[in-house]
Amino acid sequence: MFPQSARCPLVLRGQSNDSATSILPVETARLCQLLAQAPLFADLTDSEIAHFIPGVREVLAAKGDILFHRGDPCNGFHLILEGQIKLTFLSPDGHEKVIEILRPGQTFGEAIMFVDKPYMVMAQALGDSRLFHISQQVVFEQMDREPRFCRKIIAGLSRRLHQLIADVESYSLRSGRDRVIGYLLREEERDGEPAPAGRVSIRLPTSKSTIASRLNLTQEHFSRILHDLIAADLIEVQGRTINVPDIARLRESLG
Amino acid sequence: MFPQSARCPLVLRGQSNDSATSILPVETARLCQLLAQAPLFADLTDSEIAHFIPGVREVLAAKGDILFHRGDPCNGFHLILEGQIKLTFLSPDGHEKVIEILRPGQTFGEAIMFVDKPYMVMAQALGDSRLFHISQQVVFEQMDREPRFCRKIIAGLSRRLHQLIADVESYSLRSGRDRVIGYLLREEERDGEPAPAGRVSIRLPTSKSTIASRLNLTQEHFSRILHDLIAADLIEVQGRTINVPDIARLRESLG
DNA sequence: GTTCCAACTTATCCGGAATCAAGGCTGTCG
DNA sequence: CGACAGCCTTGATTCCGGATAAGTTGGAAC
Repeated sequence: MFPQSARCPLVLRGQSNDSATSILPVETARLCQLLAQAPLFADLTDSEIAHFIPGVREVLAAKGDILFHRGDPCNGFHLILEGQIKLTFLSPDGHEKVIEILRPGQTFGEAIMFVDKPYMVMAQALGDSRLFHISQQVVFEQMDREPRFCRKIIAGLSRRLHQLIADVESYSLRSGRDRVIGYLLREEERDGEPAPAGRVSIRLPTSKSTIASRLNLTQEHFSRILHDLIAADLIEVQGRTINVPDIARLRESLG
Repeated sequence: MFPQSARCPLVLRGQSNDSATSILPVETARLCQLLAQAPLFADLTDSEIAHFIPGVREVLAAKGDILFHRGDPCNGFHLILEGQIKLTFLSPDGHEKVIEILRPGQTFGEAIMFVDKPYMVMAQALGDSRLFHISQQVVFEQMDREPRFCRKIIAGLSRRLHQLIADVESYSLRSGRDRVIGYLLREEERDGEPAPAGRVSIRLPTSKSTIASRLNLTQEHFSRILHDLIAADLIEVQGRTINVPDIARLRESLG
């Protein structure tokens, strides 16, 4: 978990307590650069982004670390710099359901920050991760100061709502097989432009059991579906790498 | 369908075409009053609300009328004044899934308006309904002018996101029975303060088959669950009215 | 190499919910 | 009053996917 060799250029690290700490001026430019990577901050000027810095805290999480539990109070949101985070809830009888697998550049926890309620989900690091926590306070201040930032937030929330509705759609009226195919296609489109046809290779971001849960499947069922797809010559599986001989054919095989 | 006796005090009515039309000054106060009912406009002053009026169009929909289909372009959002609207999607093989049953005071279509994509869902009137359509243009203008309105929008989107996540949770890890019980409890809390215990009566807002779909159940399965609950002495059913002898006991019977 | 452990696969069994198919109620409209 | 239409219920059957329980693989540690 985070070997000493980890490059970690920031003054703030592993501050597991709650007090937001200010950052040395020399770091400002670097921080702005990091923040600007997130879609939420894209298009804002450096001086606008600089306003957030007093509310930014770096968070390091080793694989398996839990950032927050369901029921914890929320006083800001997170931005992922490195690593992966999963958002899950626990059923009354102990089973867990992954609702999102998040990667660098993505943010989470904004919505709940605005409704001022405790977290409904748990956030856990899937691998060693580095993130920023941006305090509610600076967000609210900046919202009052800069309408463009409000627009960004609204756009982000709307997009997420949109995706979530698409999820509900696929959970309710697509088969397990179609959900898997849909996931593979989205995964392929994520990095770079979508290939129109031909052979592509997809690397799963995390364990199959986690992805299975994300797709509302058991790991067993996911495994069976993958093997069905192999039998249909639609994919080849080598560990976490999925090779697709013909992505166009995979696309057509959707319900 | 809208008998002639329907009270309909507005100059604009039944304008099924697309051009937004302005409204006579004398109507302004009444319009503001109607708009102010919606949570989205609550706390805004009359003069602030008045800015929306040029973009407001009244829409009348008879039972069964479709307000928009999936794929239609979106150029504003709707506010329900009277009646009920259901939001659904259609599966590739013709089945429909209700994602929301909306009632007076509620708005829909904002999120998709901000992402600037066509509707993903279909909106259909469950009964004769009256609504306002508020154009994208005046919303954007007002957002630039009034940060408090942005906050309202953000609050509304966040709340909806929150509810949707709760839906995903219940679809994925609650049984059909628990979803029905949860629905009844929410329905009871909706009108007035929740009764702590004792006998309450709940009126279903629409047909059982529609509610079944909203809960991701077939109507047959929904019917069976209701009869299970009757057998367990948790409820009594008379048409669309559900009597609960002891709401506290119903609450406890949740997983 | 060997050991160990987690992740994955495979097989079998089981159950909740969907589907298919009648049949009953209720209201409404000739 | 009768008949039709919607809506709901009920029963029989099927099936998808979950539960459980062994195996198997592969990688990391020693």
